[in-house]
Amino acid sequence: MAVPEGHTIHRLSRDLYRTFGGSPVQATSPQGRFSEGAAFVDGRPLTRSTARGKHLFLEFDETLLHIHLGLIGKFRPRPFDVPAGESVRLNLANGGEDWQLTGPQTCAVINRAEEAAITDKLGPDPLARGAKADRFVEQLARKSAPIAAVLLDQAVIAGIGNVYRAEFLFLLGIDPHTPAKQLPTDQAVTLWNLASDLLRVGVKLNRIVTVSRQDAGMALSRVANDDRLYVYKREDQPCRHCDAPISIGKVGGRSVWWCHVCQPA
DNA sequence: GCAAAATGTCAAG
DNA sequence: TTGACCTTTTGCA
Repeated sequence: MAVPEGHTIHRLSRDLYRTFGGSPVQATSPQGRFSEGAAFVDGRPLTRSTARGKHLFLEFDETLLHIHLGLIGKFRPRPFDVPAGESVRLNLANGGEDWQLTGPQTCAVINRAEEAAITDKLGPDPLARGAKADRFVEQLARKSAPIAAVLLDQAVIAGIGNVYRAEFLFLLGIDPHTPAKQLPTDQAVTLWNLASDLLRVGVKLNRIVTVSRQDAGMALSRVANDDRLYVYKREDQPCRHCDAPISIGKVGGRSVWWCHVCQPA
């Protein structure tokens, strides 16, 4: 359910710093697959936590933990009544709260140079402070691949995943198969701004909600999970704007959903 | 009880 | 383009 796109990682970065920032952290690997790395940072204070796209960096002075949750990874507080299980790759504790990392695609000790190598490959992150549309717009103009495929390319825009891509394209009335370079510049800018706005909503609510306040008919924080999106995984349900059935197809090797009426070819 | 799927990414064919 | 990886949750016998 709560599998991560960029909003998840930024929220996690914030929550982890609020919990552990500034004080020594006890790090262990109950699963055993990260024992060395955990021992390396154990007892050191967490000095900073940053998110870039879907990558999380926990800084212990010049030593960093690089974490990428991948498709199924989770990093969450341990329920107070449940002991650390065998699947916990990394457990962080401060004597009060425990946070547990399971199923990550990446969990590794790295240095600054390695961090730079990772972030250099990423496109602009709409959640970064002061991020601008320029580089994103330039890249779109050069890509003939379908816009839905380009939106998943982390070198073009960092942090977008399969839910957001489908929802953005619905909100802008763009068919997912449209070649990226065919988007007018002003529409590309609008797409960037929409990403920026909706990812921020995602960070705040800690889940993806793309419906408008108007369509929801209530505060976004109270919208039911079944009602928070327009098209993602809603095939054969009526479009919330025009009642046409939602279509499903594959673009860039992943399923994509759209309304053929609201998003004409 | 087991298979399948899941919001991701990379490497091999 | 496909398979592999990692784990949890869901749905079907």
